[in-house]
Amino acid sequence: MVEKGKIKVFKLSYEGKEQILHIYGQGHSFGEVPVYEGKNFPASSMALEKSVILFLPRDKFVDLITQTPGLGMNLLADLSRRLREFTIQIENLSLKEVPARLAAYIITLSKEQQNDKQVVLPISKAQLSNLIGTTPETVSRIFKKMMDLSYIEVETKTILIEDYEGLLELSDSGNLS
Amino acid sequence: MVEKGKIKVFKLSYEGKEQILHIYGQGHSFGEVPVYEGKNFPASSMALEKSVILFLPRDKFVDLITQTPGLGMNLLADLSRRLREFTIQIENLSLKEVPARLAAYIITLSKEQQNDKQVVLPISKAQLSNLIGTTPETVSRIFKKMMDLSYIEVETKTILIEDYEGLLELSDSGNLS
DNA sequence: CCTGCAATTTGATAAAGGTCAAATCATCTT
DNA sequence: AAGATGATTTGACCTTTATCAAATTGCAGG
Repeated sequence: MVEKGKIKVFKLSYEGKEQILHIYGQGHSFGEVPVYEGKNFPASSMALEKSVILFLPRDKFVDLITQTPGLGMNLLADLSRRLREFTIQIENLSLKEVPARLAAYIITLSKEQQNDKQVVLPISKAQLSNLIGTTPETVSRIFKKMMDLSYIEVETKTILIEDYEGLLELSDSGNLS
Repeated sequence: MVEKGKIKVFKLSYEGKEQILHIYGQGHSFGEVPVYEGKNFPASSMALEKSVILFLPRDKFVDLITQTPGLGMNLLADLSRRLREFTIQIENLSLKEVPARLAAYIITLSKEQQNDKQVVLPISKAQLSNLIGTTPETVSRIFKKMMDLSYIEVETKTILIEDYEGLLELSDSGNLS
């Protein structure tokens, strides 16, 4: 469980390319899969900044689950949420092009930060490219194109949203002419 | 729960392209996410052949979970398995090229069918292309290349495996020269 | 066994995005 | 504030895979 900081969970390819599965922040727990399944971790993880993590030992945790009637249902709901998120990530990677994925990410940030006028990138652009399954060069080029077409304005870590509706449409139909 | 037949769970893109998330056969259950989470289905599903499906009503199911101590843990393990599978699918889509994904699929079939000499495709090549995130044309071309390089021999639905080790390597490093 | 329809394959072409190298920019240290 | 270091951007080029059209093959029903 993340007490403080930011953790990425990711996979590496044979050539060393990285795909981030999820980034966990304060209050989030992660790494339960091997606890429930009794097998190894399906992915790697690394702190993106100085962080404090709490560790719960497996046996105590399993005892707690089997003895607390309502708990299981809550944990099932939690895992289901992640399953749903992975479903969306598969959809994004397979059915959307990079501009649509980038637009979708900006919209997600906008919802998280509850601000449809501007968002602040919580991670570097290099990490962002690993998250949406592309390269820093491509992210850079598509940000530029989005600026040319007046969807957004990018100033280092801050993105001004100039056309929220446009981004929304882009995240779906994905056509950056 | 699939009593008989074969069900695909999939997502459709804006343009109508399909990505299959999973194919469920006899004895598998699916569609639990909305039961646990209390929300809508994250994907669509369709029978690939004439099938018989059992439906368990949500409230009875939830009662059963909260009243049966050991059950929750088993269901958590089951969901964890799917989370792990999605993890692999994300890895495949993002970090591997089509030849590697196709090789990985053949190896999966080989393990499922417990036969490292030959496998039988359980679905059409068109569905296969939707499963590994590509097109029928590309599947056809890569099968051909794999035959040229003596990895396999393809006869309609049957694939003879001529170089299992080679396929294994290909599924990892992905280099079909 | 033949016919017709759907699935698959093949060929030609194009588009998206990756790679590599170099230039520029941001930020942290002193 | 100046340097140094790492992150980002830009340019040129290349690879992979998609797309579209046409040919071929496989197969179910008559």
